[in-house]
Amino acid sequence: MIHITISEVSKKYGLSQDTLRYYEKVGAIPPVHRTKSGVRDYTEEDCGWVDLVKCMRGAGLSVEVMAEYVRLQLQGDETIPQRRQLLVDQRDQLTAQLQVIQDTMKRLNYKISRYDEAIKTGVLRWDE
Amino acid sequence: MIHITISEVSKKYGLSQDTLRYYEKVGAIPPVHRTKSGVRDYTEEDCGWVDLVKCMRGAGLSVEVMAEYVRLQLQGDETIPQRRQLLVDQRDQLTAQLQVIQDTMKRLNYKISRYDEAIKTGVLRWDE
DNA sequence: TTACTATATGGAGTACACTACAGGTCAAGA
DNA sequence: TCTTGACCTGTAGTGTACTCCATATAGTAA
Repeated sequence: MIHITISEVSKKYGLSQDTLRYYEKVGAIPPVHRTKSGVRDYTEEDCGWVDLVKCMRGAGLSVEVMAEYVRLQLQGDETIPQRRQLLVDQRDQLTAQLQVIQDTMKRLNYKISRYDEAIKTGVLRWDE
Repeated sequence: MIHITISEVSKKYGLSQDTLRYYEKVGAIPPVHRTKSGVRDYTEEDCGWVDLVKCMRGAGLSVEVMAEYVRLQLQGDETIPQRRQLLVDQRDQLTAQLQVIQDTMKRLNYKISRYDEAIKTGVLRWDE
C-alpha cells in the first residue's frame, strides 16, 4: 500500500493543503490515515475521496452534501438506498443546471452575434 | 410606456426586493427609473436588465462581471468591442463548466448504477 | 387628520467555502 | 545537539452574494 504526504496530494489534485485539511475537518472526506506522530499519510483510498470531492465541488455540489454522503458511507451497507437517493437528487440538480447554462449560452451567443454584426456594419439595432 | 413597482418585478422574476435593490446598488443593472418621490418605477427596459442578470447569475456569472458589462454599456458604442469580448470570455467559461458538469454526471450515473446493482443483488463490489 | 401600507436608505448580519496565521511538534541532516 | 523544514491544530479573517433590520417618507383609505 502506497502512502503519500499532504503536499504530494496537494500537487496531485491542485487543492491547497488548507483546503485538504478543511475538507477532512468538515467531513467532506473521511478521516485520513495518519503516521504514529499524527501526520496525514494518504492511502489510495484517501486519494480516491479527494478526487471525488474535487470533481463534485467543481460541478457545484456543496461540501455539506459531500459530508452527508460520507456520513452515510461510514454507517455501512444499510445506508445504500439513502446514498443512491442522494446521488440521484444531485444528478437531477446538475441536469437542471445544465439546462440553465445551455439557455444562457444561447442568449450569450445571440448577443455576441449582434455585436459582431454591429462591429461589421457599424450599426447596433434594438439594443438589449 | 408601462411602469411597474418593485413588488411586481419581484413577483415576476422571483427575486426578492432586497436582491433587486442590491443588484442596482452594485451596478449589476443600470439605475432604475424613479417616480418624482423617489420610488422605483421599472420600465420594460429596466425589466429586461433584471431578466438578463437573473439569467446570467443563474448560470453562475458573478455580479461583478455583470456590473462591468453595465458600466461598458453605459459608456456608449465605443465599448462594443469590449462588451463583445466580455461576453465571449463568459461563454468560454460556461463551455468549460458545461464539460465539468457533464463529466460529473457521468461519474454520478456510474455510481448510481452500481448502487442499483447492489440493491438488486444485495452485494456491493469494490466500494469506493 | 389619522392610520396604514408600500417603498426608501444605510448599515449590520448571515451562509458558504475557503484562506491565512500563530504557535507547537517531530524527524532528519550538519 | 542544534537547526531546519514540513507538518500539526485551532482560530480568525476574507470574498461573494445576498438578507435582514431600523428608521424615514409618501400616497391612499377611513
